Amino acid sequence: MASMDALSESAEMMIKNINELAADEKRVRTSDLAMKTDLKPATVTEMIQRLGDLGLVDYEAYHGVHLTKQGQHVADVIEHRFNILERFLTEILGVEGNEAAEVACRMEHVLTRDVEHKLTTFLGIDPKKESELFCHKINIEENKEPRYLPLSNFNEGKMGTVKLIFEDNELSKILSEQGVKPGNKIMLKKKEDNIYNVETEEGNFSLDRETASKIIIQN
Amino acid sequence: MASMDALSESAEMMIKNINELAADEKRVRTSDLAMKTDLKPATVTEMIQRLGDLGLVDYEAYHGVHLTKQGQHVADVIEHRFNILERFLTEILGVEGNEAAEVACRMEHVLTRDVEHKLTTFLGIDPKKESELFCHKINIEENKEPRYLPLSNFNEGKMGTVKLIFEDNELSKILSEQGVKPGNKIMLKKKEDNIYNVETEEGNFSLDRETASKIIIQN
DNA sequence: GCCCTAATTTAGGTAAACCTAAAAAATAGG
DNA sequence: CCTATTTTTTAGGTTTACCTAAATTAGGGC
Repeated sequence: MASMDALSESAEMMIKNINELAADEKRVRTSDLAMKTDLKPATVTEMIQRLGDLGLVDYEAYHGVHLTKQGQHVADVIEHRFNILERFLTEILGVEGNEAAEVACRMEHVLTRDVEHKLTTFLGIDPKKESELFCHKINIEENKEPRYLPLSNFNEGKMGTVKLIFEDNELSKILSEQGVKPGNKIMLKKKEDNIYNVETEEGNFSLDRETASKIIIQN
Repeated sequence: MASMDALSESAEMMIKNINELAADEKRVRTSDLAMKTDLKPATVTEMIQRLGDLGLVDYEAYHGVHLTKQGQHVADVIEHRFNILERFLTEILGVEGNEAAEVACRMEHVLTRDVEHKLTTFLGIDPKKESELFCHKINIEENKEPRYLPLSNFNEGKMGTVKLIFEDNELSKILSEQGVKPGNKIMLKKKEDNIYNVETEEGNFSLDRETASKIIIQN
């Protein structure tokens, strides 16, 4: 029986990997898990035995494992948390793919349900829909609805459309003259030392981080 | 000598706690650390001995520890990461204080420098300034500049000012008639089942998550 | 200055997460 | 169907992070 207390990161990772290797009803083999996790087969055996005791996998010596209902639930939760974290890191913060995946893979184990839900909502996803089984991968591909980001969080080389500028003081008039106005395309050429080099229809110019954070771009 | 590889979560937590207990030049005592960390004194001794071997603390048997330059640097990084994570969780996602602190305390150990910087920028803080020593606590108190959030990420009971509404189709006209227009105050009364109950000058009404995510509020 | 107590450390134990090497079981080929 | 090879497990080791109980040290009171 699985107890109530939280699983360790390693245990959760093992479940995640079992899930990822599980194709059609077949049991996942120790050697494949060892390969995928970069652990020695002996270590894998030991860990899946423990998961078996917790009721999270159905383990039969010499014949591999598969997730139980309980284990599958854990795998689904983790997969979903990974997906939203990865999306947040890449789409909102602009972290590069590989690093985003690595960090998401560490963070997925420390999210609470509440944080998970709030982050999901923040990403503009309906938590209800998203938590349905097998929706994860589909969403990653399909959910390409436009995102609104402050220019200060844009990535170098990316282009987007100015959607709005907070506060219409003198500054926004100047920006407007430079082509930074709602509806216009803008491209962030370089971001260095808090100086943002952008290209608009009117030409190239630079602005500071503070100003960049007030300009909302749709990508 | 401290090696290059990452410290364990426990090691980082111990350094964090030493730092938090360190007042005026005094060494931090084992018993105080045991108290704060909820560990037994023997465990604390063992851990600070290891940290001593790594060159992160200056440990003298029976006379407590204090952070070395290296250890202080680790403490500063962790403190900063905690602060920005906590701010992100509370101010952007709307996670409640206690839970936010707990989750931030777990996440602080898995952030990379890049993610840390990007998150700092996202929060509208100048990474340069923020990373200066001792700025952390000051910023938490001082940096009360207004935040712009989609209504869908607002917390129940909170009030803010509508700053803008994406897409000016028929919907925004209807919203406008209901008092949801830039400049107006709005209060999120209840958030349940993807239905957002809000109160405006014009009265109370409800909207769905999708719509709520298009309304940007300044708190 | 010595003793007593409180704080601290040492000694020794456990569980998890890894390892290697050796043993056992499954499978594949002839 | 039997053996050789591959896969898997068992046995036993290490490190980290915890524990308890026993030994040691520091410091205050007299």
